Amino acid sequence: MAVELGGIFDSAIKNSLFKNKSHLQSNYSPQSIPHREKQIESVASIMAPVLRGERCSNLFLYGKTGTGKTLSVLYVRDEILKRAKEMGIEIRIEYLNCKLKKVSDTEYRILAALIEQLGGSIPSTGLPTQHVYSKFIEIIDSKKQLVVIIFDEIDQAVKKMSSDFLYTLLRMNAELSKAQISMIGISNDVTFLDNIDPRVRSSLGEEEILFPTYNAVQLQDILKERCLEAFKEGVVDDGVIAKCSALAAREHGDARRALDLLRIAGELAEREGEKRITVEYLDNANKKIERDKILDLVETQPTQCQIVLYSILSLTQERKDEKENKLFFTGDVFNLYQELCAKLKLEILTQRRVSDIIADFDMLGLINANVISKGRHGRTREIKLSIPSNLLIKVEEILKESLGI
DNA sequence: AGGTATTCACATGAAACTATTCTCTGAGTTAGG
DNA sequence: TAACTCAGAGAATAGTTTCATGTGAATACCTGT
Repeated sequence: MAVELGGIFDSAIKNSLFKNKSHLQSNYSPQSIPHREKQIESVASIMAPVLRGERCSNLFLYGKTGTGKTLSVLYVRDEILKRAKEMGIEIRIEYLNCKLKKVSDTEYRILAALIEQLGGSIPSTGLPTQHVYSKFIEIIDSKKQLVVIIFDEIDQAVKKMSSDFLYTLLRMNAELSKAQISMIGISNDVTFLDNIDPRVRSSLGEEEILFPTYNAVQLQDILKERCLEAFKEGVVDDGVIAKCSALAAREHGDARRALDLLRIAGELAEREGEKRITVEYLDNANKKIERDKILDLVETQPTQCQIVLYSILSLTQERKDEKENKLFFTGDVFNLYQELCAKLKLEILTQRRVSDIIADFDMLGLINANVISKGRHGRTREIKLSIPSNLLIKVEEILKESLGI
């Protein structure tokens, strides 16, 4: 990273392509959000009652990643807070992303994070959960106020815990005497509401708003607007924007990804001292994003998982040498894994665990594993490495390095 | 031939365990009055 | 006697292990023609 920054500084001083790069970063909130007028209006009208000092309905927003859910809600929040300040009303609207590392995935931590945002403090561990609950209620109920809590990526939280947590939170109004709370849930999983506790469903989903994915044309508008602010004039071709939005539209209309793509393409072009961004840089950026993601993933795996991955890697190469794409299975991986552990003098995890690790890799997209039945010869996973072949050598290096082979 | 039952080699789930991290509490210790 | 220290009790978490149960289809085994 240090190298990258150095390059940016150098060319930023001389002839940067960027006018203001922050406008392309995902945490930037633009003044206008194209093609989301309707949704923003809905959110605003649902939340408006808080300005009259009334509790607003619970709200649930859903749509795929990068469709502007978070952006829209935060925009409405800022507007409401601005207005409330003018009118001298006290409203608290807290935003919490359930997926952040810090928050992780337990009710304890979510509550702890909320308490912290509300100005209290709570140790990171060591307290009974009940205690944390009462502290939370105490803080909220300390004075007459309206509290709106926005849970971003709420599906992540529920996946790990249970919907009981949400139920308790939703019911909390009954325990509050002075204050009142409402909740806004944001989810990437469109089917989230369908498979949770119906009690939670009915109260969290008092109002629902769907954020549809952007199509290529809409993405193009968004990109154009941001480009005006982010890049200097004449740096970006129309063709580049078109291609960029087409690429992103193909991948589920994710605006965030489109912006990342453009930014990285810009950085790449800048580093090579180009005056304008061409289509090739987009392709390179696309590759670079993928590459960085995989390498980072591999690098940050715990040792045991790395050994499993290394086993898979070895098996892939072994089988490729022999015949064309002979597949292998969980059992093969586990055997090789055991040998490796013995060689490295590490303790051997159970097959049960290794099976889970393999399933995790599948989730992460490092491998492709299908459960198949080989009839009389049992049921197992058919495993295929899905790391692009140009990265294989690099990945192998990383693994060898960190395992000390 | 056609139908049914077995059986393999794991997958998948749930519960229980372990090591580690952290707070809180109260007993024992210390130092100052 | 008040302040301080420090070990032990409790609690939460991540990563595992243990135990239990599930599963899809190739194969073995019938059954009647």
